[in-house]
This record gives sequence, C-alpha cells and structure tokens, in this order.
Amino acid sequence: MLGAVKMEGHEHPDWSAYYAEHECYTPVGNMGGGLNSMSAYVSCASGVSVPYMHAGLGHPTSGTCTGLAPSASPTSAHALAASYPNLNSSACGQVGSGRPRDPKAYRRSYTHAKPPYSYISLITMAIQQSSSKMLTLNEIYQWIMDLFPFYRQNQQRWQNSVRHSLSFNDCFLKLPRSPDKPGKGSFWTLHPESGNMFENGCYLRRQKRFKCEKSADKPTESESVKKTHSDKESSPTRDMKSTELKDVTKTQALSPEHQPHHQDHHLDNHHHQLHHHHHHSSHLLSQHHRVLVHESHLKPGHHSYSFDHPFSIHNLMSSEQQQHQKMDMLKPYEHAMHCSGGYGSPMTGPSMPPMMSARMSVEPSALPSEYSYYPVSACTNRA
DNA sequence: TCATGTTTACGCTAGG
DNA sequence: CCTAGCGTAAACATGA
Repeated sequence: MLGAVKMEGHEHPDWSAYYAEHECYTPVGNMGGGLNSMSAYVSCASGVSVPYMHAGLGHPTSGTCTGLAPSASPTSAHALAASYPNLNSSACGQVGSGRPRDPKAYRRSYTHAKPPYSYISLITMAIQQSSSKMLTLNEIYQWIMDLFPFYRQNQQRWQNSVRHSLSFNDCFLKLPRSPDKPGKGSFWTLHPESGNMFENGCYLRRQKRFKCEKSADKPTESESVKKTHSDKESSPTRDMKSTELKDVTKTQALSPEHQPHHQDHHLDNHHHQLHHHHHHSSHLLSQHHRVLVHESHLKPGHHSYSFDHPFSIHNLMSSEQQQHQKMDMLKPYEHAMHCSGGYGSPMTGPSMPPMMSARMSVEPSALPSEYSYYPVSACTNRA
C-alpha cells in the first residue's frame, strides 16, 4: 500500500490547487471562527495558503458549503496565509502545479481528499482538543470522522492504522478506565514530553519520532541509530513502552482513585525507572521549555524545533492568545500535579497548531461562540 | 461476537 | 544508498 503522501499525490495530485482557491467549506452554524482557525492551521500545516476543512462538522451528512468569512477570526485562513506566505510545502510533500478550472468541482473533491496529516498528528489533535486531554479509541475515531469526511470511508483500513499508531508510538499513553467509569476501551492520552513533535510545522512527517526515555537500559543514541528497521520496532525501548510501562506512566499521572490496585506491583517495578521523570516534573510549565531544549535526544543540530520557527505557536499566536494559552497550560498541569504529584498534562502549546494550543484547552463553554471549534458531537469532553 | 489493543512485517518516501 | 518515519495489512490476544 502506498503511503499517505503518495496516496494523496495520486488521488489529488494538486493540493495547492485545491487550497489556492480562496474558498473553503465552512461550518454551518456557530463554529465559524474556530473552524476557520482550524482551517488556517490546516493550511499552514500543509504548506499552502487556503484551508482544508469540511463544513459538516458534527453534521457528517450535511456538507453544506458556505463562503468563508475572512474576518471571522483573527487567526483566519487569510490572516495566517498572509502571515506565512511561504510555508514549506516541499517539506510536507505537497507540491502542486496548475490551477483547477472549476473551483467548485475541486472544492467538492478536496472535501473528501485525504487530509495532509499523519495519523499521529490526527490523534494528537483529537486528544489535545478534548478538555480532559484523553479520549477513547472510539472517540478518536469519531473526532477524525467528524472533521474529515475522507475518513468516513474505508474505516477498517484507517482505524487499524490508528490503533497501530496508538500502540506503536511512545507519544501515546494508555490510561486504564477507572472502576467508576465502566465502558469499553481505555483512555488514550499524550505523553507529557511528546510536546514538540510537530513543532517543525509539518504534520505529515515528524522529523524525529518521540521516544520515551523511560527505560534505564535504553540503548544509547548511537546504538538506536544503528538499529535496523525491524530492530527498531522491537527495540528494548519499545518493549518497555508497551503496555506495562505505558500504563504505569499514565497511572502515575492519574489521581489515586484512577489507579487500579492490580497495577500496584507495576508501579513498584517501574517506579525507579520513572523516578527521574517525576523529578523533572516538578515545574512542568517552565520545564516545558526545558523539555524542548532538552529534546536533545531529538538530535541536536538535526531538529529545527524552535520557538522562532514560523510554525511556532509563539509566532502564530497573538499576544492575547498567548496569554490565554499560558493560563490554559497551567490548568492541566496544576490539576495533574495536584492529583498525582506526578506528570502534568500532556503536550500543550508549542507543538500544537494555533487553534489547538491556543484554544483547545479552554472549556468550550468558557469561550465566546466564535471560539467554538467543534460541534458537540466532536467534542467528546468528559471532564 | 465485536471492539480494542499489540505486534510483526513490508513497502514507500523523505532526507542525510 | 541508508535510515527513519509512516501507512497498511494481518495475526493474535483480550475484554466487554
């Protein structure tokens, strides 16, 4: 099977043509501002100037198309497009040529085009947009389908990929359900230090996979680099990440009543491994920056993560938004610290697209209507 | 039984 | 060319 980028290339060889039309599907109802922000983000992420987004948020069958009101949001597509006229399209594999002759026809087709995001970024967005910063598998499915019509087809295929991504990537942590919240499946959240996975601005391909430093017996950097493809996927690091430690890691982040007793021995077994993690966690907010710097395991000199990067949240957000975000960042951290004395909230801010990091962590009800990104159906908040 | 989750394998692409 | 990241398929296990 072809990879996403290639698939996109085949199915819609001219992304920039789609985006180059200064129109887009916009939401029906009251989500204009937020969605436009999302659109802006999408357009940035894909390195083109016009939004990719579907109107039918929360209304999977509606798909009504209205015009985009350029002034709907301070971070609207146009605003951001103007701010970032030369986003690296090549870095995201989106290179276009020519222009559609019939904008409407293209609008129709790109509505169901594969979004320019990797599954990892989609999952990350989904989790990040939730107020609780954790979602069940099914909620992740729903979020993706609500937002991207493309994923209403071939569900078997992409959902398998989503599950694979969740299990395979260290940046996703599985939280067991608490006894008082019976239901199917665990909650998935983001590793607290996975923060800047997409800080390079490309949501198709990270420059470096996030890897947990949890295991003390983790191979050295040079050792891991030497590993072959297959080795990499069965490396000790991965083994450690798998279930046990993953659950432990997140169990630590949960309030006591969320910690299943049967995992106590796991905690004991791995506590020492996590100790340094906790040690780091004391000042998560300020540490967040340190983490980014500390991400030297992401190949210093190789990464381009920086707050000065055009995609950096710090550049994308207005000062007011930043103010909002700083406060919002504090909440989950504080909450988690209060509950567990351990990890703070998963990634916030710098790694996330503007509409996510700046606003997603805000309770929808606390926002003006123009800040509503997602329909109720897409906001599976469980806080 | 089906959804969820893990793991392995393989192919493709981007980038060094 | 090699490596890393990603997407997909598929086998398998487990739990609701």
